[in-house]
Amino acid sequence: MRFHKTLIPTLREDPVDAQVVSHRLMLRAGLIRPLGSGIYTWLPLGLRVLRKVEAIVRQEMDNAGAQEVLMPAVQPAELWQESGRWDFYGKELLRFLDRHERACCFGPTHEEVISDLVRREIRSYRQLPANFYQIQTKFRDEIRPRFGIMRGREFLMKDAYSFDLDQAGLDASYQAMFAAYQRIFQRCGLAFRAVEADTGSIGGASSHEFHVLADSGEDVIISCDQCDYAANLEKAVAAEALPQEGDPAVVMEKIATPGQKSIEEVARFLKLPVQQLVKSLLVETPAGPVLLLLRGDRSLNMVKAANALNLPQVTIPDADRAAYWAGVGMGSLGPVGSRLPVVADHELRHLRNFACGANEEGWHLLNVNWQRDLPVPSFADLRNVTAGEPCARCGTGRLQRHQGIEVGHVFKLGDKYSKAMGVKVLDSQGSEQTLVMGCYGIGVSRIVAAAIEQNHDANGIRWPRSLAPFSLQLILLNPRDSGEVAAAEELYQSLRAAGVEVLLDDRDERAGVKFKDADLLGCPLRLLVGGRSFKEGMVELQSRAGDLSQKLPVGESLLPALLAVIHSSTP
RNA sequence: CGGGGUGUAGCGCAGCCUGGUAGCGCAUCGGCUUUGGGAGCCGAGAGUCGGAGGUUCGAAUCCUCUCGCCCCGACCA
Repeated sequence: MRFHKTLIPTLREDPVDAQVVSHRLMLRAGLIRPLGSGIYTWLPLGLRVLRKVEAIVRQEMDNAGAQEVLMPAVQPAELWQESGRWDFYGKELLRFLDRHERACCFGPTHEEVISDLVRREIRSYRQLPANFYQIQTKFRDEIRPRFGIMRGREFLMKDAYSFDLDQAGLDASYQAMFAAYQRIFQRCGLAFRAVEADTGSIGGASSHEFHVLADSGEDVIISCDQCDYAANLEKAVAAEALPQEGDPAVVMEKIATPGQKSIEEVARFLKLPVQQLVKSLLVETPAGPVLLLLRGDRSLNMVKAANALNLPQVTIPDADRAAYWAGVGMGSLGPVGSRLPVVADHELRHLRNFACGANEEGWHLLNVNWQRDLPVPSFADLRNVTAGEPCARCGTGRLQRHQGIEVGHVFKLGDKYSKAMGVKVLDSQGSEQTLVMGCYGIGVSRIVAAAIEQNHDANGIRWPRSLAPFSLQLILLNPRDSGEVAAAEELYQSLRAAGVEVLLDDRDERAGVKFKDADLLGCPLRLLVGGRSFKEGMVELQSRAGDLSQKLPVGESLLPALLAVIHSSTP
């Protein structure tokens, strides 16, 4: 491709709105341009990268035995009403009416459509197992789109759906996808980690997320430094707290804590370690308010709270609402004498002589103990684990905390959709069986951003070979020098004929501009034709990574020498 | 959805407080000189000042409403 004939609008300055590296570089390198909040046009260079990711995904899916289809982006409401998701799915679902005033949505996912297809077309167990996938534009009306392509509203996704007769079949389909995903992310040159994930309100047996490790990642993942345990924050379990020894229970005492609101203030005031305080959090649920208890230094995980209460979601009310429910300001909220249902974190089971709010403005209780001073509540996993805690799985390792970008998710759906929508076949006995489903997503466009987050330096992008828009950027230093032009043209043609993807920078720009842009665009190799070295009969080959810089003589041996480097395995 | 910020030429910004009809840098176009890490000089084009309404002789500037974009927020007792 010729630079001067291609729209590659590089920016010298950083776009002010872009917060993360990938967003900045995608704009600066001319890969994308914004159209509205969370929606982008892919320009020629960006599209090439997107297609690279697509191709890798497609190959590995095909190799894993999945069949590619393409489903409609626009879906009728009836299907969603049938699965029950029309009312359940929130505002993320973009809904609209067609000219006949029939309700539609722009598909954020395709369980309903594929289930409808399979129930119509697959009748016999002999047609199973089956796995259908598509690579398609999805739209989710995110609360807050941000970070450019990373969390856009419109994005390119690969979604796959497996259908099996029984659980064992699903397990096998799931494993096949899991393995395919590992190959896909490896081929994309990404450092990633598969983690156990919360299955949330959808239920189901197991689920793994694939995260690209990056500081800018929006998700927190927890892993053990000894064993292979890894989970996202919503799922990560803490090791059980040991029973507290000693301190024979002393009498509960009520103490004035005027003006002390936060846990830290109260702890300081009472001269107690924060760990000896119990914080009481009021959450709102469809079934009414619930009081959640955590150790003073812990933080609540909302997903865990929702799971513990067996609800799709819980919300934290604002101060006024909370005070209304509790009958007391938030700083003095506590479980003793509370009429609200109480759920405490596992960790509090063995806590003795703790302090908590007295349910009376400006008062706290000291030396509180379960059973003696208040009923033993139900216990559940409510809190976020923290780095450095012992691993619950192996017991010897310590938990580590990383930031991750979720690029893939595999999920055993079970019969949630197949049951609701009647996806059944006849088994070998001739009786009807409801199929069990799995679903498997990959954020194709997000991978492009994630790859940049992991592969860049101060000067720009450093594409992994497999994703680079071009393997080589050929810089023609002076397009007015006929000798240089002839040499560059010949190289351009012969490299292309040899199957190398080349971007020929034939712009009439100064050398500095071309060098800067080459760094920014980040193709793995740069070949310079012109200037001093050309006068000596040489061209210069450099790697973007900086580990290669050599002069090669122009002539018969040049092309083979170039091809050798291009095809070598060094990244 | 709440809170904050911001909207002036393609991009980055100044001007607004204190009303008098728009400017700077980069980019673009033309010319000359330059030519190995984002060149210099000269000249040119380009802006409904996000939109609507109001105040005023006069509004980018003051007031009201509205829209877009960006950031923070369900973290906490």
